[in-house]
Amino acid sequence: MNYNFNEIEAKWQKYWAKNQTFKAQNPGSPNSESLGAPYYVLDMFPYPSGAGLHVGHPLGYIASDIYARYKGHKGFNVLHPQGYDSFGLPAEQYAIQTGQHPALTTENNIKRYREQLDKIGFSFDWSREVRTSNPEYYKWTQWIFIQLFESWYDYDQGKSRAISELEEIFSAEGTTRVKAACDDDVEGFSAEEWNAFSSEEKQKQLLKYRLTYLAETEVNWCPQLGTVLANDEIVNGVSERGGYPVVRKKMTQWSMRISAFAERLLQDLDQIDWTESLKESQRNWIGKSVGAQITFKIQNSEFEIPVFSTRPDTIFGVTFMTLAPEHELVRKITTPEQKEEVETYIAASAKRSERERMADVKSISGAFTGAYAEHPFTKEPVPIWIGDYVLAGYGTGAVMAVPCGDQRDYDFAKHFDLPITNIFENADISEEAFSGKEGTVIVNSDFLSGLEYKEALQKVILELEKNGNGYGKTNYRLRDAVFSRQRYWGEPFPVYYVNGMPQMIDAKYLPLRLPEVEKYLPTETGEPPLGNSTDWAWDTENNKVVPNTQIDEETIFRLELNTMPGWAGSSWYLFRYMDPHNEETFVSKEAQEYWKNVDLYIGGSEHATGHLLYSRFWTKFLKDRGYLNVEEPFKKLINQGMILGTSAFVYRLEGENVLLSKNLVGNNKVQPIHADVSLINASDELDIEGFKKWRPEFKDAKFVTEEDGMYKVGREVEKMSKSKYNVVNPDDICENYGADTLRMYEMFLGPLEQAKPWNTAGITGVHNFLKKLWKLYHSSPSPSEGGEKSFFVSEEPASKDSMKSLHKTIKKVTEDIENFSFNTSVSTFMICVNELSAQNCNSREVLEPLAVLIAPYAPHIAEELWEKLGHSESVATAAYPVYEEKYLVESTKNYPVSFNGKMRFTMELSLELTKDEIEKTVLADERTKDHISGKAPKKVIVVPGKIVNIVI
RNA sequence: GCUCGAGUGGCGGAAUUGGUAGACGCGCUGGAUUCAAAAUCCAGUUUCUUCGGAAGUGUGGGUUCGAUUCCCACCUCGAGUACCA
Repeated sequence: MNYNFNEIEAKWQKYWAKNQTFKAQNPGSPNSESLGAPYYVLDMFPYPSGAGLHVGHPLGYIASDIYARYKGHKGFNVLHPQGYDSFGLPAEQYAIQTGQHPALTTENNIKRYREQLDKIGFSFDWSREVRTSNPEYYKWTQWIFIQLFESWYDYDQGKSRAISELEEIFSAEGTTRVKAACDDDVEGFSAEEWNAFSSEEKQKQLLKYRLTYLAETEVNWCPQLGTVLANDEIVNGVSERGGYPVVRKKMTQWSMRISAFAERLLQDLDQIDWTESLKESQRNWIGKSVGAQITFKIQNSEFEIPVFSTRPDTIFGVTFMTLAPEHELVRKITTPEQKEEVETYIAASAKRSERERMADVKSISGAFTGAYAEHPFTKEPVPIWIGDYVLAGYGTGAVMAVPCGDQRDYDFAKHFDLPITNIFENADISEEAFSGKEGTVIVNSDFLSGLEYKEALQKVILELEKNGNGYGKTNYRLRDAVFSRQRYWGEPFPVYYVNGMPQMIDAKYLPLRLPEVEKYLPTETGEPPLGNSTDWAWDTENNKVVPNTQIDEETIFRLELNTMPGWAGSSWYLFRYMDPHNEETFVSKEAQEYWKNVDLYIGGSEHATGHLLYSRFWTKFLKDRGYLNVEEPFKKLINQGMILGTSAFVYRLEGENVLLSKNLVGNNKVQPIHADVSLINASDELDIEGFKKWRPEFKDAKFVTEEDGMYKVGREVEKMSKSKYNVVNPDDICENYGADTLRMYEMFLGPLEQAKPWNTAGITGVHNFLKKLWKLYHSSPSPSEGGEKSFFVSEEPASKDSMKSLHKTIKKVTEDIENFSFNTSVSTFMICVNELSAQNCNSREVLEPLAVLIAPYAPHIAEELWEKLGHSESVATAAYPVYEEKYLVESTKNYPVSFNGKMRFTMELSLELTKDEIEKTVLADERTKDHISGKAPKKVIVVPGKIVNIVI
């Protein structure tokens, strides 16, 4: 019997599906009496794209699957679900091009994904599958949105609270005492004023406090995509998807008040087991800086300019101020003489795109406004400049310039010949600014002179607060997240408008289903695609969607036309898996309190400042409002590295239809052209006929081959992608080598977290290993039987060596799994199987535990062997083998014996000897005497079990 | 610029409370088996070598009997981030 992996794998995949082997039990469900401790392993769910899976996609799923199966063997009640992040741009763009409904495309893509995933033999509990685009799912996304709308953030209590409580506070004491997260432009009011407000005015005020709010904000508008983007969706000034330019534009948008959670999001990073680099990304993104807000009065004017500085201690070094060109006060304070220059500068910098501004950080530009501010302490005039090195979006959009202490201010001062005052003791500022902090003594600074940095910092804030010119302040870079998208294929907002004020649809009428539209493009008037729907009005009497023609602004109102962004559904999906079919609530209290949160989360690091931050935010919010009892969604997080493709290139001689083999390129001017990797053999030789067929434009091309007649391609490691023709499909690997080989090989490629290129050639090593494993359980054919091997496991006890091989392997593999070093455990299995075959081991005592041990990695072959071993239950129910120390202890060990640290010979010594006995034995040895030639050694170092070193 | 990570054979990569560097796999070389091939099995494979050995984990120093591992300086590569006041 040979190792027929195709047959075996199909058989067991069917078995798992039929028997629901990996269905996780919630407490209270039938058969849940004897559940082990809960353990939740989650993968970042995929967006089902049209291209299907390539071998890079399952890498993380395989790792999590190994861990989940391992935990199952260890007796845990494992939750290991999978689903789809099925709202998204590509399906919509496909719809725009073809008119095909995104729901249909998505459905087809999911089907294809599922087929591919099933072939790899994952232990997913598919009964809990979620899809973010299902109304039964997005009903709860809409529900959470409503909860956010009905909440505000109380800085005093450090948590979100119901908006009704804020109304009570307002009506009792106005805004006098409450410390709430709110818009920048709020004005305080007294209880009397509040109570006198019309209900519309009250709504308007409350909107400034809600955790999701409607506001006209400057947003990142992407004209090509026809939508706004969140900051994390922009990479290098262009859209992450498509790479289109992004411009700033003012629009009325829904926003999420994530900034209220900045401090908690930052602090709680210390509680979770994520990689340091990922936490660091989030810290940078949150961008906390501690300093002071200082107000500068403008001379001869009623205006004031607040600035934020992390170095208020350098206030006596201020020699000018700089405002962002977009700053709202610029036009108001500019003197008539400077007007023209300033206007020219504003126009010029507005024309420069964000991208140019970033690319061109070296050149210094600016203009003088002609106005002067008053120094808060010296009352000296401070000239006010504008310059685009100051960003409108950060802090107050204005800085107090301290050229002696800040390089940018320094460069600006030098360029425009502005004065530079030195306020640091013993600092040389003739070439560049001095940025030292700790231990720096401030001089030339009135009441701060002679103080060290820290003392000066405290003192100046105290003084500022005393004379009312400023106060200590912490600034965060984290902006509120824009939550509206001008797209079709997303969750509709459960919102309608009465007199321009947003109203929530009562949660009991959810879901608000996505309407049908004729076209998926924006309307002619520039409204989002939902504006094309004729059925998009809300009847508040009958609580249902009705045609637009019925809008009367009395009982029937227009619905919100925007949809939610991609991260809405993915911010809470981990909780839905706990209780996926609940129609009463997004997750029942019992289910959530049982599973708590994700124990192990595996996915790519590209979500560092998007999904991973937003889901932390929503989790904290839902906890505050009493819907969850955990503060963080993901306890431990591992980022799997990308599997890269190895692209192949042919080289076309420029301007000619001639293709040069790689080693003949030399100094010729050539144009590299991607060749499909399926046309290349293991020694980089191109199948020329195949290539001609694939790219007919080269059917008459001349292929210049090398001396041996081969046309060799060039190789380069790139991201695996269809457009680079370097995609390897896991289906093909499963077909040719089996899923177990694919699983083990993906792990064997290298450390999980590292990016690594795929190389199909190396897969035979792992495949051979599985064949050898198979052979261990099968007797060699005796000549009389005519060759067919048959299953054979002896009931005799195993040899001592075999027991040692097994237990060594159990120990190492278990440690490897716990450390997520899956690559080395594959090596360990290989060594084990090599040793056992050398020992002719065929004893059940060894082969039975070995089958369980390997089951997480190669589940199909393990199931087959387990069945042959006589078990009727799945191997997944078997207990994980435990190693016994007694098989691992050695009685003797080879000690390296070194002289002055240089190894001379090895000596076999009993491990039971004491240090002194070892020393005596070694010194008595003839070889030792040769080396020390009669002299007494100065020192003898014995490390038990390891080394003997003699210093002569 | 800043932050984080990494530099080990022809290649992917093992080994870190400091203790025989190069496990395991690929590739390559030789052999067995075969009419032949595939498959399988065995042996070898860091470099140099006068066959005794010697050198060797990016470079240069340091600590140590002993350093891939710890410390200092530098170089290179990768990832992230960026006029953040």
